[in-house]
Formats: sequence, C-alpha cells, structure tokens
Amino acid sequence: MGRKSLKETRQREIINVFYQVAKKEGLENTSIAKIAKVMEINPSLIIHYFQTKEELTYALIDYILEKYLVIYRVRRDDKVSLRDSLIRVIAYLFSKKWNKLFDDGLFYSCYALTFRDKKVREKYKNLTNSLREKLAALIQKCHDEGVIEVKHPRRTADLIFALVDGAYFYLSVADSGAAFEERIDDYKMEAFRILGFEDVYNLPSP
Amino acid sequence: MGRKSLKETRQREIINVFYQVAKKEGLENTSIAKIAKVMEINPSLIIHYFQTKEELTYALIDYILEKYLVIYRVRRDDKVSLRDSLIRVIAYLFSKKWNKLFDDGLFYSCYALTFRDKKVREKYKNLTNSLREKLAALIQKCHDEGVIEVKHPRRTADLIFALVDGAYFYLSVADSGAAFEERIDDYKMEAFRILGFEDVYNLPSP
Amino acid sequence: MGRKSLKETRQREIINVFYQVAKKEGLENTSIAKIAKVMEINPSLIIHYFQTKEELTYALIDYILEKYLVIYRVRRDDKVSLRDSLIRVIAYLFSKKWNKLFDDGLFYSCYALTFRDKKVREKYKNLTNSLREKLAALIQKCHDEGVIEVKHPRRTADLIFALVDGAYFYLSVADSGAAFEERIDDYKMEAFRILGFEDVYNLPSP
Amino acid sequence: MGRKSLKETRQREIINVFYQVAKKEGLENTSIAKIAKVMEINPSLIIHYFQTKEELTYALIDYILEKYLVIYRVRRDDKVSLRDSLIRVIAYLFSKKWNKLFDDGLFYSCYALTFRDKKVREKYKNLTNSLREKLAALIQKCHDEGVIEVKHPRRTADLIFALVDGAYFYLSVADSGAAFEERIDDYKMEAFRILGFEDVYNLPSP
DNA sequence: GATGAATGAGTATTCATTCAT
DNA sequence: CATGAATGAATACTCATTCAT
Repeated sequence: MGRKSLKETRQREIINVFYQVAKKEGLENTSIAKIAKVMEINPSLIIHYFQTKEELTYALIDYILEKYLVIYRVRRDDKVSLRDSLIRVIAYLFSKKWNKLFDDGLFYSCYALTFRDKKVREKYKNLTNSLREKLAALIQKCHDEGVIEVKHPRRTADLIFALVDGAYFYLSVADSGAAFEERIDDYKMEAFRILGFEDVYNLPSP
Repeated sequence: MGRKSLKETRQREIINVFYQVAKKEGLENTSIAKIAKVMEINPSLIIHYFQTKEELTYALIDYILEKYLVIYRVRRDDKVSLRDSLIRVIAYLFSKKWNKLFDDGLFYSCYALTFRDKKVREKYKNLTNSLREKLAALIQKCHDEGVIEVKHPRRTADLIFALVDGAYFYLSVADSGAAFEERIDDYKMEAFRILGFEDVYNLPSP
Repeated sequence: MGRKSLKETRQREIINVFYQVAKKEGLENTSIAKIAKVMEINPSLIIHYFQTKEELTYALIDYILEKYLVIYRVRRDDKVSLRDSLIRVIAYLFSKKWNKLFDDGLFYSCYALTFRDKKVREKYKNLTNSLREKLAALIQKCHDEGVIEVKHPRRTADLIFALVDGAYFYLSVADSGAAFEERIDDYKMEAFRILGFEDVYNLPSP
Repeated sequence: MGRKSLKETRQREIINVFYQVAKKEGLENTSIAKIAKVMEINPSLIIHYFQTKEELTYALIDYILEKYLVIYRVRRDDKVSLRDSLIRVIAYLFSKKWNKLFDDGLFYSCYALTFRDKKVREKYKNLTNSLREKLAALIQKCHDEGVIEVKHPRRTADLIFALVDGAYFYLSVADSGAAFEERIDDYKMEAFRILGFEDVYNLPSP
C-alpha cells in the first residue's frame, strides 16, 4: 500500500550534499536551491523530506556530531593493554585523523548557532559531554587498575579536551600543513604529562 | 591636528551598530538594510562608507580583534611585582571579564570565516600570535628574573592559551551562569601548575 | 439500495473540511495540502476524488448553495395559516438563523468568483432565482386567497430579497453582535410594509 | 539633497495596474510579480514602495473606496432645487454609472477580506457609513424645507442603500446588459416610494 | 554627505498536480 | 483505496549594489 519509502536514504543523500556544499561555500551561503541543483533534483523535494531549512540544519548537525563518537567505537581490542588503549585514544585526539573527521569551518559555523539556538546547544552539549565522560571512564578504569594515578578523572578529561579544542582552534588559523603536525605534538605531550605519562616517547600511531 | 573626520566617526558608528545587530540576530542574518534601519539612515550610506559588504565585515573583525589586545595595555604598574603581574594576566585570561570582551556567538561566526577567507585568517592569525607572543615575553622576563623556571616560554604560552580557548569553547555550551565561574577555575589552576606556581591559593582578582 | 459508496461519503468529508478551513483562513488561503493535513490524509487522495482544485471549489459552492434552499423545506404545516406561513418566511429571512446558514466571508469570496467563472455564476443565478421564485409563488398564493393584495409577486419578492441581501451586506461590516439583531428589524418591517402588513407587531419567532 | 521623490506618483501607478490586473484575473491571482511584469519594472520596486503585499492591498482598497465618495462631491449646483438634487442622487445610485464606478468582482473580493481583516473592515465600515450619513443629511434637509416628509432620515437612507446593494448583488448574477438597466428601475421606483415620491415619472438622467 | 530610485539575483516555502506502487 | 515520490511554477520578500540627484 503506497509507494516504497525512500525517506531515509534520500535524507542521507541530501544531508551529504548539504555537507559538501557547505564545506565549500560556507554554511550561510548554502541554500536549499544550491543543494538541489547539485543533486539535480527539485528544491521542493528537499522541503518534502525536511519541511523547513531549520530541520535540515538540525539534521546536518546530527550528522556532524555522530561522526565524533566514532572514536570510542573502535577500541575494545583484547590484545591491547589498558595502558595502550588510553595512549591510543590520546594519540588519536591529537592526530590529523581526528582533526579531519569533520570540516573545521563548518564545525565552527554550526557551533556558532549554539548561541542562538537552544536545540543546537543541546546537541553540542550532549556531544561534548559524552566525549568527556567516556574519556573520564577510561581514565578511571586505568586508575582503578593501577595503570596511572589520577585524583579527578572527569576533571582530567576536561583538561585534556581543553587542550584538544584549544590546540585545534589555534592551529587551524596559525599553521597549515606540515607545521601543524609538528606543533600538535606539544599539546599531546602536555596531555600525557597531565596523565602522569612522563616518559612516553615512541607512541603507537593511531 | 583638527577634529576627526566625519568619515571615521561615521564608520565607527556603523560598525558599532553592526556589532549590536549581529550579536542579537547572528552574523549571517545581519544585512546592510537592517543596520541602516536601526541607525535610521539610508542603506546606500553604509555602502558609501564601506564600498562592499565584505569591507564592512573586515571592519567588524578588526573591531573585535582590537578589543582583545586590551589585556596588555593595562599592565605596566611599577608597584606591582613581576610575579604578581603574571598572576594577574593569567587570572584575567580565565575570568568572566575576559570572556565578556566580545560576544562569543559572533566571535565564532567570524572565526568560521577564517576557513574560507584569507584576509580574515590573517587577521585572526595576527591576533592569536600576538596574544601568545606577549604572554611568552612576560614569561621569559619572569624566567630571566628568577620568578619562575620555564624552558620554552612560547610553548608554555601556547599551552596556556590552548587551555583558555578550550575552556571557553566547552564551557560556553556546557554551563551557563554560576557553574561557569566555578569550573573555569580548574583550568586556571592547571595554567598555574604549568607555570610552576604550585601553591597559588588566594589569587589577586584581576 | 445498499450502502452509500465510499466515494460519496469521502467527498462529503473533504468538502466539509474544506469549508471549515476556508471559513477560518479564507478561501484563497485554503489549499489542498491544508485540507489534507487537517484530515490526516494524503493530498493526492483529494485530487483522486476531485481531479482538480477547480472541481473541488465547484463542489464547495454546491455545498453552500444547497444549504440555502432549506428554508422552503421546513414549511408545509397544515395547522399554520397561509398568512402565518408568509410571515414566518419573512421573519426567517431577516433572522440571525438565516444569516448563520453559511459563513459570510466565505459566501462573498465564492460570490466574487461569479464574475470570472461562468459555472459559478450559473450556480449562484440558479440559487438566487429559485429563492425568489419560491417566495413569489408563496406571495401569489397569498394574493389568490385574499390574504394580501400584491400586483407583481415576483417583483415584490425581488424587492424583499434586495432588502435581505442589502441588509446583511451592510450589517456585516457595520455592526456586530447585539446591534445587529436590533437593526435588522428595520429592514424586516419595511419588507412587511411592502407586502401590505401594516400592523404586524408581535411576530412569531421563526 | 537626495533624489526627487516619485513616491506618490509611482504608488498611484502601481495601484492602478494592480486594479487592472486584479480586475482581469481576480484579486487572489494577482501577485506582485504580475503587476511588476505589466509595468515592466522589477518586483522589488513594488516592495520598495509598499513594504508588504498587505500594505499594497490596503492601498488598493483605499483607492476603491475613495471612488465611491465622488457621488457627493459633484452636487452643490445652486440652480438645482433641493428636490431635484435628491432625485438626482437617487437616480445616480441606481444607474449604470454608479455600478460601473468599480469592478464588482473586485469589490466583493475586497469586501470578503472584511471578515478576516480588521483594518479592511474599518475601511468598509467608514465608507458605507459615510455614504449613508450623507444621504441621511440630504433627506433631513429636504424634510426640513418641506420637500418631503420623512420620520427617520437615517433609517430611510439605510433602506435605500439596502435596496441599492441588494439590487446590484442580485442583478450582477442574474442579468447582464440590457435586462440589467430595465430591472434596476424597479428598485429605484421602490426607493422613490420610500421617500414619498409617488409620482416621479420622467426622472432626470444623472 | 546623504537620499531615494531602481535592479537583478536570490531566499525559503507553497502550490496543484502526476505518477509509481 | 491510499501513500509517497517527484516536479515545475509560483509566492512574497530580502539582499547587495548602482546610480541620479
């Protein structure tokens, strides 16, 4: 009864193109018409699937934020020690790969919406909190098993993420290409110091 | 030297209103027409003073960035010891007052332009670098005079600013009001630790 | 005879909702999509039943006009004298009840179509004429049986309906609520005078 | 200082074209774009002069309603007796010329707005009232000078206008062309009877 | 220095409708 | 019988900008 629903796949497609266009031209310069043009469909079809531009933007933001939670999905490798697990996560956070998860310009544009849109704020809040909580949990575990000694796991996680965010914020503007990788290491080292890894030299690459 | 040209004061006025409107409605929703309406002048007059919207935006960004350099303008008080001077600066960086220098939403919106606009990137780069350099210079001085012991002043300054930027980035979404002030202290403490002030308890308020 | 086809009942339902929505939002603001939304059905289904929007509008107009013929359906009560019958009809025409038969705004919107749409004009023409003819017939009968003395029954019916239409036209804008009922009486009295009822005081309420 | 204002003349022009287009295609089918196309100007210019479609519609309604007050502007001819003055006005009200003052379809479309738009209602209310008041004043004067004998001038004026409005309402739908002129006379005669002119035969044509 | 006229491209959204399932 | 996909044209309105005065 009724035609086969393409809703989910179509919505994915649209969001994908939205992301691509916004990456290139900026969030504020990306209109429904432009997305439609790239997709070679009619603008009203996009409205058909998302009702309003607002809805579309929320969907984009969900799409962004989902990507970031990936980091904790990979772990759980029995052969890897807890210690190495933590080291890997930290190394990942300060790696090009993590930075490339999502286009920075777009990320900050969406982030800026946070200050005027409650729903967006809630979404970002959830992401940032769950990222920190999960790191805190890992730190706690390491502490419990004697791998490291940390008094306030959540606070420590917060500090590390501050370094991550602060580093990317600055380096995005300050350096491009080669210099970036070099300088990010300073921040990573500080993160290890905060955790009490004074002597981590040759880190396993993520 | 005669009085300031009408042009300059007019331009200031316009940028000021631009800032106010953008703060309320968002950068991308602020048009020349809206600014003109608030000022009760003709939109063409704004074009007359800035030629293009782009120029106007650059002017807004300069206006923002100028504000931040204020921090180093206040210092230079002979009665204050070097040590206290440094403590004050750090305390200032992690204070409500610093955070309130400029509207965050607008700040990040402008920052996002960085990724698509070379000129904007250059401006931000200059600001962030000069903020870090000045802090590095202060740290160096403190080191030279034996107040603290720091191996890489610039690297240390970078770390501290990463904490500043990372902290604000997170706290803007995570907490509002009271909680903010409480949690920012964790980051400040870490900054002091990085500088080697293990025992700073009662900090002079900035 | 079996039960009514689903088609007919569905069509009725749709027209009913059309009427409700148009009453609230205006004829020109009522779209197929809005009707469908209220009914929680698919817009295409409405098209399925009516083919085009035009057809749907014609159906709405039929629906309106049918209502008005009700007035003559009630009569035929053997115990009521001819004279009282006529008085009742007149009283009904100038009553709140008659006025409430159909939403005025919508009625005039549809009426306005008359000037551009031949079919609509024909429909309204049929309604107005049959209303007048039936009143004329009643007047004739009254005349024939000596109840009143009227030279040109149809012309008299026309005059009375002019008073009805003219009164509602004016009073709809001029007065709301209480004043309405009061002022409509002036017109009713004039109608009675036209018919030669000089002394009708306590009219039977319709 | 500044460019010469074309505002009033341009606005007139726009309203004029609005009227023409709406007359042909119906009020609800007349868009800003269509008006602009006919005028060979840019749609945004219309917005420049009227801000919103709503404003534009109000202006159209004012334009319509103004026309109707013309009737009383012509009079005041010293050589014409009061009696003839009144006869002329009545004859005018029931003449083709009065009917042609404004396109009927459009008039009723605008009138229909009355039921959903307070401002429009107020406008129509003012028009209908001032038309009636002015006729009432003339009737009063005629009464005072013994030309006619009328108890309730305003009520009488109301009845006459009910006949006018009711007549046009019906005849617009019922008859076109020749028959119209013939049948309108019945209503006119009734108006004269209401005023007590039993014997007006050869009326001066308006 | 300032206004208002005018443009043309662009915005999100709505509309009636067709067609496949 | 009913749904959802898809279209294409239309809507009011906003925008940055140019130009005449």
